[in-house]
Amino acid sequence: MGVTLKDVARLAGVSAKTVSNVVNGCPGVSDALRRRVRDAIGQLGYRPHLAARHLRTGRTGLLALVVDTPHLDEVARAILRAAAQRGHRVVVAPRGPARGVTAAWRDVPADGILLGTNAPPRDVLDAEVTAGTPLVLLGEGRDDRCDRVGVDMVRAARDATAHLLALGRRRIAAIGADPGPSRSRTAGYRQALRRAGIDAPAAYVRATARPERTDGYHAARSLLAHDPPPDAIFCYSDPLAVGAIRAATDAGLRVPDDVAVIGFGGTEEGRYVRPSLSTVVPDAEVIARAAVTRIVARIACPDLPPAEIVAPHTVLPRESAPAPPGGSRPASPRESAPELPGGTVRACPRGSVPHRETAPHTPRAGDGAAAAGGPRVPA
Amino acid sequence: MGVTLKDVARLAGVSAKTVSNVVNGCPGVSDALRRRVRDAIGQLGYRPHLAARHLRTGRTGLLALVVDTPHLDEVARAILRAAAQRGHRVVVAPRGPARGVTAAWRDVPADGILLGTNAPPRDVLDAEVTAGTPLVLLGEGRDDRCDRVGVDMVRAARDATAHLLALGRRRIAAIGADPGPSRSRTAGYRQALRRAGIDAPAAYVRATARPERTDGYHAARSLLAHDPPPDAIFCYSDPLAVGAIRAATDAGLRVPDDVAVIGFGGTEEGRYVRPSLSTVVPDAEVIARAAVTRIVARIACPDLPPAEIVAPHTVLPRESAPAPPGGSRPASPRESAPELPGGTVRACPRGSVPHRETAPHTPRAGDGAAAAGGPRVPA
DNA sequence: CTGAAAGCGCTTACAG
DNA sequence: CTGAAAGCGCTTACAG
Repeated sequence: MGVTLKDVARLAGVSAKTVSNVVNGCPGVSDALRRRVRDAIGQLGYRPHLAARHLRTGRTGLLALVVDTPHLDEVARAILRAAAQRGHRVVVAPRGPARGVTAAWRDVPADGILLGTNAPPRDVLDAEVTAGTPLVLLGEGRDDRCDRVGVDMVRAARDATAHLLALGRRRIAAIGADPGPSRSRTAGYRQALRRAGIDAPAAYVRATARPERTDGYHAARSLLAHDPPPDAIFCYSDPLAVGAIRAATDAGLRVPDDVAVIGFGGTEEGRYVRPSLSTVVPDAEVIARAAVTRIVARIACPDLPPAEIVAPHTVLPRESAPAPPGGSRPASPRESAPELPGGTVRACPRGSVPHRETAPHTPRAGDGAAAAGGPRVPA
Repeated sequence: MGVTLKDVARLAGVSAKTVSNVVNGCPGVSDALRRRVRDAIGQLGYRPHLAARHLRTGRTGLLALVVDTPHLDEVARAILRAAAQRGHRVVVAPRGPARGVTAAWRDVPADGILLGTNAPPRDVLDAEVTAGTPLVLLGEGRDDRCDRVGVDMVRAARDATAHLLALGRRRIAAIGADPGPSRSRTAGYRQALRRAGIDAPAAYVRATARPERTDGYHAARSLLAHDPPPDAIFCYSDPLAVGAIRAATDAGLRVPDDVAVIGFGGTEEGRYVRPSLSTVVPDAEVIARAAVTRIVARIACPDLPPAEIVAPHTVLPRESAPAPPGGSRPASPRESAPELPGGTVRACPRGSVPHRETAPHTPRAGDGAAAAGGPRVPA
């Protein structure tokens, strides 16, 4: 407590500037001096005072991550890994109370925010945008003025629903959080049904207050008491689906025979429930890499035109909604990614029209294994 | 970006000091002035620059929470709630790489750290202690120089094992993370067996690299191939137990008939797996309240002698290790709390001998329901 | 390649 | 009850 740059400078017999240069790895310091300064730093146990640096430069060197919705849990984990790997420090900002979402993260000192909340309220977003906060959206929310990295939610929901249709289900229900935030998933769900010539009763779409297990449990219980009961349920998050499975089996129904269930998020938990959970898997690694790259670029270059980066997703059939009999044919990353011209994030391009890009899907060893894992071998 | 206290002062026609007083709610400002200042703040959209305040006062106003081990997941959630409720801002610091744990949180600006990691490495702890970082330990780790808030781990493990014994099990195995970090749980497990006159083979105690589902899966699989196979498994975290259940059922065994399983942590997830998971439930609310109170006190008053605050725990029987036939008799909070003189945390007492206290267990409405919930009604 | 000085936006003794 | 001044620990033009 209390060793300052000045102390180091005095001990090393140099000026503060030189110490600063050494600490920040700036060129223009002779090797001899550099060593002397390093020694002094080690000897005194000097650590730079982050707040002072922040006050001076306006930069904290921290990224804030806000994840509000369980379908992004795996994405959040991947972001933490990706950032650590590239030497970016991240703090996780707790989400605030429903409305005052802002409060929670406004006060964490960070250079930019990765916002994994569905439906950031309009006014909150406005405040951040006008304040000039570098912001990358991860959830459903979309805004012309902001970057977004994530899967094509409409298409992902359509694929999930199509998977249930391919199993021969016709009475397909949907359980999700508030209608507002989940708009695009509901749109995808409806698209798939429409294409199949099916008209779902209004009662088949259930909003829940939160996207948690208990909400899924209760929504499913009520849904299964409907006449006629659904023979399949698409849940907008894995926890919702876990609750739905429990509700169905508690009601004496067989999953998937009586009612198939599919979730959204690709969480580990789904592998272990019984029956194991079929789910839509966003490519968390791709999202994480793109999101970190993007927020860093945005911080460095605030005038970058807002971009939307679309990551691939996969439908992962497990026990609760297995691959259709005619041969397993889950949407591959290739198929599920929108057919748009690819591209990479360029630094500070001219122009300011929001553009849309497809994230490059760099396959890694283990990718397939991770996605394909059936219930039998939780690797 | 850029509205400073000075701007507010100028607009309101007062000095910086007065604005500062108003912002910080200090007395000694007339109501008229206070209003004028408030108006100016609103008009300009002024928000104090946290780094400047930090630099000046040495306080960030933030608490850091580090949770490294899933048996504290519910505790972490409760801490976030408790802190928010009392107006303390918390940031969650990501855990660093195994050894350099420090790195991850040293750089998040916080006034104190709630450290929910088992076995904080000695040198890391030494560094924090000598740096004078206010620190409250939540996990197994214990240190004469630090506060700790948590359940009596030895006793909790003993209770879990005793529960399996009460079911008539004799070949009881244990699955946990590294032996070091989990020392006291292993001690409790052994105590219970010894008291029952049982000698478990060394192979019945399995260390795992991490406390996650997949680790539990593999450890259990190998354990169940042992001759003779265990008829019960105590897992040091709920995810380990979820993995163990899946391994057992995948191997064609019935849980609990062939092998009973009990976890540790009382996570929600355990309610939804099938069979639902019996588990040791730390009283997360008590721990959360005590931990927040303690870290705040410690920050305000660094010379407080270190205290250990012991919170109650309960054994929650569910399907994977049901209540013993002779009538459900899980350890009650009263029974499971150590028989030590109660006490409350006093502010800055004299003396410096580490003392031990029992946290007051203030029963709240819904407490019973939350703890007793069987699998049928995930509230 | 290195040094001395100014200033980031607050708070806090110190005067009035 | 309010104001003017100093300083927290850095970095960054600006000189040498």
